[in-house]
Amino acid sequence: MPGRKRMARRHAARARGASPGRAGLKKVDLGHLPNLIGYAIRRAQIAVFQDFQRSFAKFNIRPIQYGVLTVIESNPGLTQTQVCAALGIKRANFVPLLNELARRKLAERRGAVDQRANALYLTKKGKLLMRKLRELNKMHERRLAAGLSGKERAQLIRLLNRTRNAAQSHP
Amino acid sequence: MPGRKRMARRHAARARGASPGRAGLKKVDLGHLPNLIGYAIRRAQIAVFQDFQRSFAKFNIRPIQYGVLTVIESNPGLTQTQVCAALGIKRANFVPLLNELARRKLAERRGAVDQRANALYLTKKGKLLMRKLRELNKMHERRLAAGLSGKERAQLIRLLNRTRNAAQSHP
DNA sequence: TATTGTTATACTCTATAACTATA
DNA sequence: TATAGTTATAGAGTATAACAATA
Repeated sequence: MPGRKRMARRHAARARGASPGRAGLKKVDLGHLPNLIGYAIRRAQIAVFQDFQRSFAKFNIRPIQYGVLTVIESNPGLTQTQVCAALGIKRANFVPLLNELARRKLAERRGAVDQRANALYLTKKGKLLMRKLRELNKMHERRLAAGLSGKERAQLIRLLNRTRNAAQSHP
Repeated sequence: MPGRKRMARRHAARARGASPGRAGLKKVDLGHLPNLIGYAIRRAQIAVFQDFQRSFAKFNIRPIQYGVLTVIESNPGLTQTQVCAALGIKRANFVPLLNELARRKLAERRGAVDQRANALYLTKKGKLLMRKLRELNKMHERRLAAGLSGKERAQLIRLLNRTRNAAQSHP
């Protein structure tokens, strides 16, 4: 329900001590949020995603597409369900995703022995693109880790995986 | 274009060596993905988000709502633009978000000295709810950090913030 | 019966442009 | 002219239910 006019305001025009005046100058207290793992992950994720977008915009590739292309390249002949399981994608959502990769002639569905399934492969064009994408990704990753030592980078990934496992072990 | 029937399949029913048989049994190679910061963050984020959902389902509160309520509680009288800036939300997207919190009588818009702006406050009901939510969040956070020492937890947040800053310093 | 891929659908998050009322 | 809030809209991510073909 996005209806809601803006008129119930001047009835109390200026409440108590709150006088933002020009918004954005006052330092905002984030409370305990900066001390929360989930908050730090979310903010980092947004920033990382945006850097990825900028980095891969030239080829119009999003993170999830890069993941799918990588998995198919590493495992030629995988079924859609297997790719979905590996990357945590719902099968239903994978269909339009793969459709676009197929439309762009980067990946293709071939027949499998199980006639219900599709065996997935990169096309030659897809493999060539992946070479460039890997380079882009290398630079992207270098930017992300710019402030980290090699050890710290490895530990960040380790701690993230442990957090993920902990969260998943509570169903 | 999500149109695309399923008939271009049996023409090549069983290609080469790919015989998934029953999908899901074969170990899938994720390539270099497990060594990428962005991938680790994304997978962790999804798991953390789901644990949060389960934890807060009873009160029908999502992470972003918890963040907004926390910021308003810590800074009574803040304007919408200020909350948005603090949490990285677009002003346009904040409107329906706040509408729902207001509809549920958890937060409210009051008048500000600047008559263009709204001063935001938690209602009594909102403050009472926050007490329960903080407890839920404490348990949620405890689950996430179950496999981490206090030091590791602090460093995870530190490394995430550094990664975020690194990503943001490349506009 | 169960599984694979698919369609349809819905809700949330994110992003941009344009409008209004104030400043 | 600029700012705060708002509307409208669009795209992407995630989720569930149900169906046809195949096992």
